[in-house]
Amino acid sequence: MKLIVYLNTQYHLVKMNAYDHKKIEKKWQSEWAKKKIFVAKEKSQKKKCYVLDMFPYPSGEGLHVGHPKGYIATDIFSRMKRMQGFSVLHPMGFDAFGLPAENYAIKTKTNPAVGVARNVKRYKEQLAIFGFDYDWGREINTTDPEYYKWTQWIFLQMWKKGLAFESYEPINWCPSCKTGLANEDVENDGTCERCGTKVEKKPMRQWVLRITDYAEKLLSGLDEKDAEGNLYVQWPESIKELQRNWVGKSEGALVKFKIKDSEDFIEVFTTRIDTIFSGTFLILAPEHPLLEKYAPIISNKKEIIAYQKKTAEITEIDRTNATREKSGVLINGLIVINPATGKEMPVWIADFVLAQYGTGAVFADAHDRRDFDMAKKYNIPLAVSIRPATGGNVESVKSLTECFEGDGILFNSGEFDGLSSETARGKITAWLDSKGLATPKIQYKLKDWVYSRQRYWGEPIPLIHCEKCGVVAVPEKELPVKLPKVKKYEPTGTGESPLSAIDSWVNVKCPKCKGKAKRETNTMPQWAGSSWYHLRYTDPKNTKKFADPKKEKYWMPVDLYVGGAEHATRHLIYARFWHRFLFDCGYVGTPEPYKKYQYVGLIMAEDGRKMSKRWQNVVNPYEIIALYGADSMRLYEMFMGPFDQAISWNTNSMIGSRRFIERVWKLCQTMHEKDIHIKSTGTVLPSYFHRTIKKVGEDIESLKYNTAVSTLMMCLNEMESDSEVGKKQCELFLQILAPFAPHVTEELWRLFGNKKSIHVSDWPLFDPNRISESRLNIPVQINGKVRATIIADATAGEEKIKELALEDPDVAKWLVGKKVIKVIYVKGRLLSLVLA
RNA sequence: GCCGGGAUGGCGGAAUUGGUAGACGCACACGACUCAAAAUCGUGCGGAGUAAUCCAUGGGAGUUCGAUUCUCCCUCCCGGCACCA
Repeated sequence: MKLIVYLNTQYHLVKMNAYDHKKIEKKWQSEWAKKKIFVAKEKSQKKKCYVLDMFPYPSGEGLHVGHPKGYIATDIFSRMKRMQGFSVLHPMGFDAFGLPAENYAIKTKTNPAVGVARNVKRYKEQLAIFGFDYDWGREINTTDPEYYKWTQWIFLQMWKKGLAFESYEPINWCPSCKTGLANEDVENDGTCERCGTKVEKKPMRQWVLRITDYAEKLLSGLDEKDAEGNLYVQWPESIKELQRNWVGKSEGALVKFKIKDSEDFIEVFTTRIDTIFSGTFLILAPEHPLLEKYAPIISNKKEIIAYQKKTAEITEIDRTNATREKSGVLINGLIVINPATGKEMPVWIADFVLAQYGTGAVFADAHDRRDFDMAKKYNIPLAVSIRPATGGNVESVKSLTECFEGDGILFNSGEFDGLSSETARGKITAWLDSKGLATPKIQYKLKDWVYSRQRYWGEPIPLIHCEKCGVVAVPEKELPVKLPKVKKYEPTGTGESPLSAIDSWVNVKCPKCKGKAKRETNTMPQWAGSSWYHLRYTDPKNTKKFADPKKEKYWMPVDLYVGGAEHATRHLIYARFWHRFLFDCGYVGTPEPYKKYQYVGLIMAEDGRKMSKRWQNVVNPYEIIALYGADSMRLYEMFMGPFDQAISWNTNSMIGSRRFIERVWKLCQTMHEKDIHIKSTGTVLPSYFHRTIKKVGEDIESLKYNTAVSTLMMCLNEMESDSEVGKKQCELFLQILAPFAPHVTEELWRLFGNKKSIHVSDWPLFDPNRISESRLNIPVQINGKVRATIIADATAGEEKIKELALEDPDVAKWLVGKKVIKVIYVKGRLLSLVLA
């Protein structure tokens, strides 16, 4: 309310030169487009800078004030780089395959492409209002056949290298979406990420990408350096840590437990082979394949099948819930031999053992909480072989009243008694290895990527199933395999894609033998298109090649990548995987795609919750821009707080950045009208100006936009009371403000008579020798408390400062009757006196 | 439970990485201008005290001449992972 009154009064006072953001912003946006100043060019002699935003999904709902935050940040960064003489690539596009568009199509019975086109158009109109410096000539859309031709092509390269395989294992199945989901698409509570329905397990033929083959490279790539010793991946350490945890490397051993009266072994992966002497039983995942193989000798099959059924009904998340009580079933008839002790061990199944991790089998002992609890519940014999190295209650460990899980000292372990857990692991592995019963093994948490979706709105998987030849690739010259028009977009519910209902599309000739064959009807997940889009921007119009190597080499890697923290694992892992693969094949010149990555802190609503229709707390950016202008909006979002931190929106605070812009406007108008140039000082700039240029440049470089803006505000405060300020200083100020507030600075820049855009002008330089003041303010501490401040010449040394301090009356009064026993001088910063 | 990030005035935040705590902005108060209001400009603005001064960066200890910053313990908040063998 207050704000509307404020702005209305402004318009009552409209003068010839009043600041009219609406007029100015529109004018310069069309002028920049006309002059093509943001078009990216490959210029061999220039330094390059590739700035990338995570491209949006063009949803039907409008933008809220939080969405543009990241875009503003990259816009500021790329504008500064352009002014600093870099050849800048700052593109934008749309990630438009996926469920929302498909669900909308089902509801409206229209082709999803129609809705996508409309949303893209609207999205672009909305982005335009902010004045972003995108090179729209490179716009991409993942649903464009010219784009997904290459998504399919990359998939084929992977398939040819054996990285894509069919799997019939049970997959996550959403009964509502009627489609399979990757583990990563299932929420923590076992529900579908999209619709919230409880996810079930259902066996289904799927295409899976062998991302686990790249586990080691995804891990080591985080610390890999180029020839000059620079890290390929210069991300925040916390994000790297997230990726390391996602890959989840653990080193251990594969141990063989011989099955009694059989030649077979059960293989177990363990990281705690030091506990093997206390292994008294074995636990298999209920889905373990050996159960079927040994069915004839198992006497309690019914019980086992019942347990298997029960297990299938609960999600993996529930199975791995620490608070659930342990349960299991003894397999009657199956006995294995402990390779270390030679003793017989019964075999159980339990749902907390997962088939997908390790070998789907564990050996159990008293040194694991889960095993311990299960043994106590079913009265399974336990043994101990590790005691705490120091402290701890050894007796309660030995008497099995306490479960000791840590590393310690071995006992009851034959020749390994007395060794520490760590040493013992290597020695025991070697000992069993020599008997052919164990091998060192590295295991990863990372799971292979379930890649197919039984959906319409995705890239068709370019494979053909031939009765004679098996799976055959669609020849490259026939790509793209275009999505055919269908009548119904609904999932079939049988697990097959709607594409399977189109006989004319499905039935083809085998490319190899020309016999009868059928197309693969699964489509790719939404992650596919976003796993390589950074490459497409380097050469978006090339229909003949995946990318022009010259252009690709020129722009890659991405110098700055900005997007949501929620993508820190999935998207960034997938994109790194694809890029690594393409690098290994020689299609790209860089091992890692994104050099710098910074995540955006969410903008929350004023009530502290996430902005959502549901809470009715969404702030519409276009209402804000209509009132305050895009420049004020941009400035405010950057000034709010640290860029990577979540922060609540506060419309009241918007007024500050609007006032700031108006004061810049007023100052420049005054200089212009009165034609004030630099006075006596000529071209010499005051030191605060040098400091501002330095600080703003450094802050933009490291995305510390909040302090960059406050530095600009301080500079303006100084300028307003500085009689030496003229047009020249105003121009320099406009230049360093230009990335933040591109429209108003352009208007004033031209007002001063400049013919070319401020955004292609040269970024101002500062003089390092003029950064510091000629006079120093030195605080004087006495016993750690500041008691006085002395003013000294900048050239004054320690002796001079000390002398001045002792003369100072505020200091002197504390010295009465005391002795100075220690003097600490921090150069140019502080003097500390310690009194006895 | 584990890992990571936090906690600073009425509010958002700053602090050169161990050196004047509260920059910059919002809000608020007073003053100028105005018939009046808004806008604008100026002044003030952590708490206590007339003042000297004292207290104060979630709480408690420690290291140091000096701690928002480092160490240890505790409380709370936010993210991520979670029976991973």
